[in-house]
Amino acid sequence: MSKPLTNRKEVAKLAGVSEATVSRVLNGVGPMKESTRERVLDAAKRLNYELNAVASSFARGKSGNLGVVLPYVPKVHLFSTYYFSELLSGIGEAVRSKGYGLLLLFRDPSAVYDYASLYRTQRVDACIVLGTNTAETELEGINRLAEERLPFCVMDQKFDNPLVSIVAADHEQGSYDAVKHLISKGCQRIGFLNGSMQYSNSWDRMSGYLRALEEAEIKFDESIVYQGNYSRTSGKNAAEDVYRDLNELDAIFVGNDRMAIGLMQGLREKGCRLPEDLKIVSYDDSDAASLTEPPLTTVKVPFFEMGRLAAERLLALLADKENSEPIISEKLQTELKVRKSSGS
Amino acid sequence: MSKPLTNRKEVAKLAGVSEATVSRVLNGVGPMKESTRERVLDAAKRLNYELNAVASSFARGKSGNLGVVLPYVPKVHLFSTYYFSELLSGIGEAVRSKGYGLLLLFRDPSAVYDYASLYRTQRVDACIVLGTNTAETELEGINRLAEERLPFCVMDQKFDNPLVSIVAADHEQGSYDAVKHLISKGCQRIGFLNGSMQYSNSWDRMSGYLRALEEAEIKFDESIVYQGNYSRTSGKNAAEDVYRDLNELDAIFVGNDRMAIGLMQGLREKGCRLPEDLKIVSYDDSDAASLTEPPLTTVKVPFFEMGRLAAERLLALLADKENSEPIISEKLQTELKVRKSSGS
DNA sequence: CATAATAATGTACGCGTGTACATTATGGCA
DNA sequence: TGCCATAATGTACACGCGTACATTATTATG
Repeated sequence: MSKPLTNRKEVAKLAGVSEATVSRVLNGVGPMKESTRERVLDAAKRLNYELNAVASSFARGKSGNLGVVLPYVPKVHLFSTYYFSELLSGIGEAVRSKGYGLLLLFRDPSAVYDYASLYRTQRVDACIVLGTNTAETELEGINRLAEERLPFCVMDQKFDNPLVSIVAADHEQGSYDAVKHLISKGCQRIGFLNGSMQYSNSWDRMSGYLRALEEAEIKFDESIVYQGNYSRTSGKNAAEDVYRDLNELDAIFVGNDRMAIGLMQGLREKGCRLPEDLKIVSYDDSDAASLTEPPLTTVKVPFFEMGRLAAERLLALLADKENSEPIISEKLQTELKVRKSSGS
Repeated sequence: MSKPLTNRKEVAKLAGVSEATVSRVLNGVGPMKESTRERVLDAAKRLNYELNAVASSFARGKSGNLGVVLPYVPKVHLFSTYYFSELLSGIGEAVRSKGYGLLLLFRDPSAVYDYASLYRTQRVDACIVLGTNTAETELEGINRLAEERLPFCVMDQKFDNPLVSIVAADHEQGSYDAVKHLISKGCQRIGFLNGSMQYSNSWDRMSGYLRALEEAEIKFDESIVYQGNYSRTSGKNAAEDVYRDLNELDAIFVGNDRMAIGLMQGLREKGCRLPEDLKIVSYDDSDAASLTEPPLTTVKVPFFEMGRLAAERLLALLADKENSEPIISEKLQTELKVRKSSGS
């Protein structure tokens, strides 16, 4: 009873037309008499008929799905981040408005993922790849995909390959803004707690940090650059080193909110007063950023917009292969949200 | 070039067998000679052949997808991302291991959603419905679905209809545990900041709260029950009333972490010391719960497990329609995580 | 009114797979 | 050897739809 209750043939019979006409009416293809149109739609409604999406996909040779590929690590619930939620919502928005399906795909980050197979098996018509890094296995998967000229887009991660489509945020500029803000507050000794260098945007953050320092003629000091991995725990661990260097530091720029939150916890446990003892600016403007005490000054990243843009561009490309630029390359601007953690 | 490069016919030709044999080898159906099997697999590999998922779905009359239906409100992020993230990860786990696809579907909460259409159009074989409430439009959609005996499961929400499959957490017990914990800490005057009563689990929380009071022979006092809507803002707003009643209160039980965080912010702004002035226990054990100052004592809900369980049960039902109980009804236990906000 | 152009509809087939049924190969046993 | 059960494979078709092409109705044009 969950089977399609009826099919095109029945509708055609009831409406007194051929199956082709039914198909044309339902897809709005070709010229047709208004009266026929109405008769067909009426018959369809009476029979409670709807197009079988699978059969339609099959006939068209397209799945009608946009794939979203996520790294999946059993224990680490990667979804549990602001980042993925926002991106997915943005993608969902675009997909919904274009009548596509949104297929969620989980990838094992430790193996070379056979993206091309998704297309070969016709599970997706295009896909968006989230959470890539620069590990060898990831690079290889993406490069293969690019070489086959399949429609896809990488999110917020640089690739050297000019065939790789990318939608990203300008983290160099975002980081520059963040550090410049601290400088404008009179800070001279500005530390940097960065995330894993396996992500290209960690390098971008470093570039922005360096540019701001240089512009203010502040000498770069490697000894106040700390290494985390974007997790809260790594932030908390860094508190040890940061606390040790505390009288060397006016402020610290942190690569994301989660590390900043961990860092703040760690520092407070050691008796630090924030922002009096150390001004902090972090990155992402996640939900948690305004919940901390003090609230975090942080760089807002338009994740939702990025998701939406990537999806829209891909779907446009599918709809009009001829007139669309096959390589997507967009860089969105970030915005500094000033709160109390930077001493404002 | 992104089209399936080859098809079954080519493989059959290369292997020197019929198409049916190729199909049988690929699906592992029926008895076959090992040598033939190898020849076919070898030919498939040489031709870089993979089964066309759409064609296969079509022939089987199944989409091979599990749908996950989410409420979608563009600007407002109604539910904590934690909730959805965990659930989705759990569902993803199950889906992945069974070779199904995970189709994300967005529903307009203000309209009656035509769930049945998802099946009629064969977009999904089963679905999981997240974030329902007891509004008329929601009830109607779900009840229709149930009447048609379609395979689906509602997440963490009660329905009167015995045909509705549900996987939920035991919020009555969870709330009871939370309040009892406060009582064991010597609290007698325990307030309750609850979320919207349009969600059945808000009623469950109330029941648990009442049971714990009753058991301790504490008289229920309506004047210290406050109404929020699960948002942080509503928690902050409630701070006004709670502060006013502060010397009436030893503690307060809060319906979720987000409201608790808002409440704490509000109270602190008024100069409250926590947990000295007011002990707090909240609900969800989201990421943010351990980030607050003081960290929240809160009820952990096994969202990941709930998602996985719902998906597994549904897929089992699809795989073996005969021997599976068609109505899923599971209630998972919660766990109290004791932290400093309750004065521990 | 004749003819051509165009609108409107019908006919027929392909898309790639799963599978019921038919057919042939194989092996065991008397 | 002959016979039969079963293994192994082949043949043939359905699945529901999109669409190229063929056909018929309608309108425009001279």
